[in-house]
Parts: sequence; C-alpha cells; structure tokens
Amino acid sequence: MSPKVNQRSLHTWQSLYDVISQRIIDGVWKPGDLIPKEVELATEFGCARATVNRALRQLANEGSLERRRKAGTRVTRYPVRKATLDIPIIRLDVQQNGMVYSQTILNRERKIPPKSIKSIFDGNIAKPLYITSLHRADGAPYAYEKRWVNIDAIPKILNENFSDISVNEWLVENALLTKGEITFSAKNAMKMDADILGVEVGAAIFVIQRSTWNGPTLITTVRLAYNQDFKMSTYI
Amino acid sequence: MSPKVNQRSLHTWQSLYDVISQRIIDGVWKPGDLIPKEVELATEFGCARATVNRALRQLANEGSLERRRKAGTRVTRYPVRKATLDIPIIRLDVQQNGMVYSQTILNRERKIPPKSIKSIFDGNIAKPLYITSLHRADGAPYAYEKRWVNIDAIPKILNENFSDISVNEWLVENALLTKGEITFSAKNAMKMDADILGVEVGAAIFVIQRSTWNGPTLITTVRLAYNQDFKMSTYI
DNA sequence: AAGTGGTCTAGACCACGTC
DNA sequence: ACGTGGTCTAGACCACTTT
Repeated sequence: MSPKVNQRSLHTWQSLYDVISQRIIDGVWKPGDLIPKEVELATEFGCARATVNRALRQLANEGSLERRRKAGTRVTRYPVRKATLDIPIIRLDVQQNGMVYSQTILNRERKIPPKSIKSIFDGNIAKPLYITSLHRADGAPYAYEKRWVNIDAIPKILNENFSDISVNEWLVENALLTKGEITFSAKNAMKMDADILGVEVGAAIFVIQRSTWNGPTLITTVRLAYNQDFKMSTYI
Repeated sequence: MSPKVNQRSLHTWQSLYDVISQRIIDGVWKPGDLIPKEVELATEFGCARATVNRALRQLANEGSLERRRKAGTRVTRYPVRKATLDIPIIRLDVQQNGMVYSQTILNRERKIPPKSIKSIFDGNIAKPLYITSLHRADGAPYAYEKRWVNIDAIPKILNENFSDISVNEWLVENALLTKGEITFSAKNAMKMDADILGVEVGAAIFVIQRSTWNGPTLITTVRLAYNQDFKMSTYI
C-alpha cells in the first residue's frame, strides 16, 4: 500500500556526504580502497541512486574520491592536492583591511609588446594598449601594475582616462571576461619595481601574472608586483 | 503513439552549459542580468528542469552565475575571482620536469614549538616532532622544508627514518588527511634559508605555509621555501 | 503569500573502460 | 562483453527569500 508519493527523505545528499566523509576520516575506507558501488550504497541508505551519485560526485569534485566507470569509486591516495583561492580585487582587498585605496596611472601608450607578451596575443591584432599604474593603501605603494590590453576586443578603452576607476575594474564592468590563467612567483625587485613600490632594490616581491579571455579572445594580460608582505591564502 | 521511453536527449547538461556560456560570452546576457528561470529554459531547450538545473549549478559553482531562491539567477558582475590550483607533490613535480628527485633529512627532534606554531596546534597535545629536510632536483637544492607533526595523532611516525620516502609522502600514506589550508608569500632568504638552498642571503624565495587536518585534528604544519624560480600556475 | 531554486525518486538508457 | 558510473526524465515536495 503506502500512497506512493514523494516523501521528504531524511537522507539528503548532504547527509550522505557527511557520512561518507566521516568514514574516510575514521579510516573505515582508507586511501586507495574501493568503496561500495552506487546501487549498494543506495540500498544501504535507503535512497535513490541519484542521491548517492550526487554525494559521491561532490566528493569527487573536491578530490576526496576518484571515480571511473566500470572500475568503481576509490578513496584518493593523495587527497589534499587541489585548492580554491579567491583572487582579490585590489581595491576591495585594501578596503577590507581598513585602509584607504587610491591609484594612479603612471604611463599609457600604444606599443608593440615584447616577444614574451606578444606570443600570448593573437598574431594579427592591432598594437595593444600598454598601461602601468600604482595601487596604494593609505597612500603607500601597494601594487605595481603593468598591463597590456587588446584594443581590437575593447576599443572604447581608448576613450577612458581611469581617474576614478582602476583599469581592472573598468574592464570587469565593460568587457566580458570568461576565463583566466594565473601564475605566482617570487622575484627580487628590479630598480623600476623598487622605485615605484618604495622598497630596496632586491627586496622580495610577490608577482602575479594574469591573463584573461572572453571565450577564445585574449582581453588583457597583467603583471602585478606586490611588496614583500603580500600573502595569499586558501582552504582546501 | 510514441513509446514513451526515455530517449537519449540531444540536450545534455553539458550542451546547455555550452550554450549558456556562449550567451554570456556574446553578451546576450550581461553581468548583473537576470536570466530566464529554470522552467523557462527547460521549455526553450525542450528538456527536463533537472537538466537545466545541472547546467546552471555547474556555472554557479564556477562563479559565472549567482543563484538565489525566489530572486532568480544572475550573471555575476565580477566573474573571474576564483581559481583552482594543484598543489604539487614535490617529488612528482621534480620528476615531471625530467629531473632526478632526492631528499635528505637535516634534523629531527621532539621540541616545543614557537608561539606562532603552537597556536595552530591544540593546547594539550604532546611535544610535537620537528623535522627539517631538503628536497633536491638533479642533486641541486629545490625546496627547504620545516615541519611540525602532531605525535598524538600519528605516533608511529617516531619509528620511521625517512631514508626512502619524504615525510610528506609518508604522511599521505599513513595518516588520514581530509582538509588543509595554504598560504603563499614572497620572502628574502634569511641566512639559514640561503645556506641550505644555495642562494645568496636576500634572494627572493617563494614560501608556502601549509597545515593539514584529519577532520578537526591538526596533523601537520609545514613551511616550504623554494628558490626564486618557483612558479605556480592555474586556470580559472 | 507566493515565487524560484534545491532536491528526491524510480526508472531508463548510455558510454566508458576493464576484463 | 559486461559492469559501473553518467545522465536524462517527469513529477513531486521542500526551503529560502522577497514581496
């Protein structure tokens, strides 16, 4: 009998997620172990296979499980390998630390880029716009930005003077940005970096190189040099 | 007519994902715009609402859309904010670059940690194990590691000498690690760093500070100093 | 109060990889 | 060839927010 209506199950995918996580934490299922297949777990928990699938997929996305058709689902051997981090918008980053943000455009020109930059752009684009600027926190130098912008993709940037808004934020609002690539490194400040950031030549600076595309089209590539106290953190 | 069996739809969630991404790229839906609700999209694409939900959820997880019940789904204004990065296992990182990996334990002792480290550990644990080691690529210094290990959580580490395996990899195989936290920064090499890494005092080094837990229990916290050529990259 | 996304179910077919 | 995960459907109820 039983009316055969959807009952709100007490077994949400989230609760399965918790139970399965706990089993991994407790070592019931150890790294490398094959865990029961979806159908078996569905039976054990008394829920639909789709619900099990949802929980396992989540754990796989987070890197705790590895799933392969036919081969089954295993607890990953090297679980803590992926991290998600937030890329700060400099202004917000500064303001969240209770400081006053300001920025200055140092230089802007149409310019043929050096080879290392040129190779990132498509071969046949117009001479890109090169803009350097300084971001400040409470008036003190915070980050030195060197940026190349694809004029073909976003020509109206030529009419903008960036007195009230940073180039980055202008682009976020006026260009469509769908994917990006980012590289972190540590460098010793060269003379130019040092002069602008107000540090000694040779001081450690944290360098972020970032490129941003709209679909297949490169919009901008930027090098940001922070002075040595910069940190970036994330959870896994 | 029509047998009313599940037909393999041509509209997979992935294809919806592509179409919707393209509309964002093309500016059909601009940052901040409200997009049609799930039911409407399901009608438009001729598929089940669950399929639309799957595609939209994916886009929301990736940060392209923002969803709220009742309020609907919007294109995010600041889309490029989250990045996923792979945390390298040093040995694999070295070997993937075609170099020979080796490592040496420099020092190991039970030791009361400095305040900055102690605060990460729980108050009442046994004196942690402190191990320093050097990772090499083709014999040259690659990364200098200073690590604290929670002995209460993983006592059998005291019987291990790490001649054949790095501490990190041993922990990965012998402890359960479920979550972590990581911080990147740029520092000038202090004398100790410089001597061990074989660089000048003051050279820029890339520092990773990482802590790893099993559930609520801190297992280990480690500082890794790389010499200045270290880079880490990701896509968004 | 009402609207929108969130999730669950039961059943089905599909596709990838291993055997 | 076949087993396991991947996904789709149609319908239902739920939960969070805004009005």
